[in-house]
Amino acid sequence: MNTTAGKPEGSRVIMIDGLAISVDDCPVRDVLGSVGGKWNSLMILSLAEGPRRFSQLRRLIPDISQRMLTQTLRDLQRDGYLARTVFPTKPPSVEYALTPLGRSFLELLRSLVRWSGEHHAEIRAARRIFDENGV
Amino acid sequence: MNTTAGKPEGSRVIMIDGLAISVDDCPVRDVLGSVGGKWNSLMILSLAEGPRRFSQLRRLIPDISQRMLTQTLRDLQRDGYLARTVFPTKPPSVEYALTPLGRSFLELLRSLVRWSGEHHAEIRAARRIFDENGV
DNA sequence: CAGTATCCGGGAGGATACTG
DNA sequence: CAGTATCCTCCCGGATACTG
Repeated sequence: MNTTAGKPEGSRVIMIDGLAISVDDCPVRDVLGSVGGKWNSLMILSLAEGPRRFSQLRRLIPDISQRMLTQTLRDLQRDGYLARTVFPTKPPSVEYALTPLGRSFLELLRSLVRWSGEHHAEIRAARRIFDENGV
Repeated sequence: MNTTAGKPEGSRVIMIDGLAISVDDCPVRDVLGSVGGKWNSLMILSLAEGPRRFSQLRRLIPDISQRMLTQTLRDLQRDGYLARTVFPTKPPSVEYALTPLGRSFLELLRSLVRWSGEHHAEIRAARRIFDENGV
């Protein structure tokens, strides 16, 4: 994030909107990593209705590559949003499910989805006007 | 995200969590662009308490480069989150302020900030456990 | 003061092939 | 079925220098 090559690193903090925000170790940045990635949010939404297996998720999200499907699942599992369960059948099947943390985050995500739907037209309009007047 | 510069693109839609999500023209993706960018969210939070001028913002967010400060402001202005007002003094001064849309989005952002604070420890813990057991 | 203009490295993410 | 392993491309964002 920042090289700060040579600094003692005394946990620099800036005040924004009445909030102490750490530049070096920011909770919001951590969460934004999960909301900002291309597939993370969609993945959590895809598990909203219940556990799904790898190939089910692949069909649910046709545009994702195996590589990104695997990586997204691993990242979300790592941060505790979802749990991975292996059933030792043959061939093996693996199930992914939201954890309590993931379900809690899902609420936030639904607010975001709702807000997006309500204001998308407004955003598109602003963009159009800006682009017309701009160049 | 998508140029839309030539394809008929019959608006492919997938159903997730009871929601119709367009792959080609997704409201959530548009908003996630603003929440996901490295500086966008922080910029909106920085304008929460009132209008700020360019150099004020630079001091508020010491780690940002001029380039990214300019670009972040332009992107957010383009999408209608903030308004830019030029005062023809000399040297000129420029003021940035949240629009109603920006203030509406700010509420969402504050939920995100609150949630992040409340669950950061949990996330860090999950991460630690995963990394230990992993390799 | 409030920006452009360039150059550049690193990482996110896509495509493809292979495996237990 | 549920993944690894590679390779490659694009573009985000940092550094630096210049300007009205």
